[in-house]
Amino acid sequence: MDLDARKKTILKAIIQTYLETGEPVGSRTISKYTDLNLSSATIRNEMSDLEEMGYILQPHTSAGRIPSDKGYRLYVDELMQEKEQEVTEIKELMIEKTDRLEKVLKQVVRVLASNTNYATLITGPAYHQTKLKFIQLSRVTETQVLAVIVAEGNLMKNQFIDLEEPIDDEQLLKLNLLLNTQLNGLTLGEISLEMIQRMKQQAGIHSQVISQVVDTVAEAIQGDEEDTPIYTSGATNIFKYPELADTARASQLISALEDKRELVDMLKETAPEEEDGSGTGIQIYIGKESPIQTMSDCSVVTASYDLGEGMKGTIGIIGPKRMDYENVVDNLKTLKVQLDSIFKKKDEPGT
Amino acid sequence: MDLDARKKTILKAIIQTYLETGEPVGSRTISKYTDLNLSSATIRNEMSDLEEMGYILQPHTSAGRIPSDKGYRLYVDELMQEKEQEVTEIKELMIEKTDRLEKVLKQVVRVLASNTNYATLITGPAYHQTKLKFIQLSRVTETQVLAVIVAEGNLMKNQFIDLEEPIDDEQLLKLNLLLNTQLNGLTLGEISLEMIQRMKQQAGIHSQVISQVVDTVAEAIQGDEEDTPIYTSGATNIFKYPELADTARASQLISALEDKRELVDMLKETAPEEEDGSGTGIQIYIGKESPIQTMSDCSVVTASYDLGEGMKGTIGIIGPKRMDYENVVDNLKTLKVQLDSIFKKKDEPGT
DNA sequence: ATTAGCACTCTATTTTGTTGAGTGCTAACA
DNA sequence: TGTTAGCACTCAACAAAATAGAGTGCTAAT
Repeated sequence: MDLDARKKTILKAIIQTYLETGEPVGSRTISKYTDLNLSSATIRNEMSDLEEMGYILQPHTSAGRIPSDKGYRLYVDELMQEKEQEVTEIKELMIEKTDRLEKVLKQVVRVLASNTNYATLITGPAYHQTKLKFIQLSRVTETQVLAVIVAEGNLMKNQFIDLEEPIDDEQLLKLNLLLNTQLNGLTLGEISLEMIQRMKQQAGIHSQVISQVVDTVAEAIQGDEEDTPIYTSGATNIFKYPELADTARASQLISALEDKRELVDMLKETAPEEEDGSGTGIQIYIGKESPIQTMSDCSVVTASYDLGEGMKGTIGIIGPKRMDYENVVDNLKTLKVQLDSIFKKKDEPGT
Repeated sequence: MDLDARKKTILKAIIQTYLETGEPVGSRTISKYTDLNLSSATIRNEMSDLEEMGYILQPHTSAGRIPSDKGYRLYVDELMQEKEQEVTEIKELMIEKTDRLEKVLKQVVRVLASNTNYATLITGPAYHQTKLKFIQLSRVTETQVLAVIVAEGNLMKNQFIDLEEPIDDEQLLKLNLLLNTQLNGLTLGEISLEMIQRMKQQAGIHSQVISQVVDTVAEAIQGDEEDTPIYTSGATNIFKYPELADTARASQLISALEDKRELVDMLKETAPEEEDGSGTGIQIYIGKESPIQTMSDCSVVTASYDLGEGMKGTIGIIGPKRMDYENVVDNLKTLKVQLDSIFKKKDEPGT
């Protein structure tokens, strides 16, 4: 038995109907829905075949059919035709003239959540892939120094350093110079202990204080791999889909979104160079395919965006398996384009 | 009819039992529970009286009684005796050697949520009450300057400034000096437009660039009243209490916690100088007393903590009306003490 | 190959019955 | 006069039974 054109049409109709209603769909419905002009009986036969092939299944003997994971898979891979990009004026508006990456990301995640009605999350670029742009030490009090570390894309980190003995302005100046000349342009990942060691020696003539400062700065730079920032929004959209809304499941999902830790892994896994047919790093995980166990009743769509210079972040959208894939993919695509353009512009104003 | 000692004892017993079980409590239960040695019949009579007085109510004709809001009120005001402070070693451990306020707050809110099993939130101090400690402008590129603004309590704000024309080092130095001498020690609220105006004039001789910088810094300082940072944790604890866990209610509550905006108002309302009998700014809102409508099925306990110098933040705990008030109040109290001591230490290392 | 018709299945909903915790009231008791 | 035992009554919660209707699979006719 093979999957001929008619079977595909019917499968597509089943899935689309199910996406809308969330209810098992029966033969009669399809017979009206399609332009094939077939009676419900014929449809029944075909559905019976489709079920045998594993694309759909019956929740119980005398209910309609719902798509299986395999069915969804086929749908997103072959059946789903992409809508042409809608005009998305709103997004343009929301994103402009925000200065700091953080704010842009928060904005984006919010827009996505409200556009799609699914739970949404976004990560900033991983710090250790980011190039260091500039370090500034300033004295706050006699024994306290503030280190501001700025990296590509206007990422920024602050760190107070409590000194054991005071440091004078001259030393501070020298240190600033040293740090900047030595580290500028390197990615945070490239800054090794060895390098720090060398710097300490170069500066070491002066005093222990300097060594302490260098240490702290090094720590600030390196100790950051852990906390890739993640922003989430629309967690409560989950309640809009009855199949996810029972307390047990919802509780799990929401707490996963709340504490964010696990999510990092999921988003990291998004194959960064995945350039499939459609030419965009958009990845769809259906049901059990999802890397996180708690989400095996959901589908997860991820996309990576590019800030240039190897800085990449990831966007994830979490919804029921009967997610409106077309809409989501569409949204992600246009967003990607916009993000890319925003940051291209930002990074090279004149170039 | 008056509320004699025995009625109080019974009421207290009813409430305490209800706090534990969450089920309506019947006369028989109480007759065993108390040391009064009364039969269930007598208790019934008393309960009948209590109901008439409005302290308890029956969900339906032949169920046990549950406390009314009025009953809870009496309980927290009079009946509840406070446990002596438990040792809270964990907290000590968790809070030490975190440097930045932000991190401390995140930690605190997490600890509280896991200690109490309720949803928890905390605000940092309102910016405009905070004293400015130090401003530092540094050049990043030819036309981009980074302003770092540090306030009391190591609160910190960064702001990039894109200039229309380059600025030279000398100007930058002057500007730094000017900003610091003029603004140092003022609260962010005190920095008025007028003051900015004056500064612009003083500097205005030099160039428009300076004016632009001053403007941006001013904006950064002032435009911040809105985003008092709020951290939340344990939102999903809500699911632990059946009376809140039905999808509709839970969805409302969680989305309130998620977008945080409304919460600010609630916490602001916490009477800041409220020094009631117990001598601590702890406030309990039961049911409809809560300032936020969506929380009329909950109780909310708020406390304000003090960082000295007029900087205050607020902590809120949200749970079911049958919240374990004693435990919550206890937790908040010890936490207050600890927070206070941390920041006292931080602010005046030698004094 | 398609379709109409029909018997069958199974969930969801409604209806009815049953149980048990809890009450209010009365009458007896100390 | 306050307390208690006893009893009839109420009502939510649960379980069992009845009903409805959506959908299927199969067969026979087209």
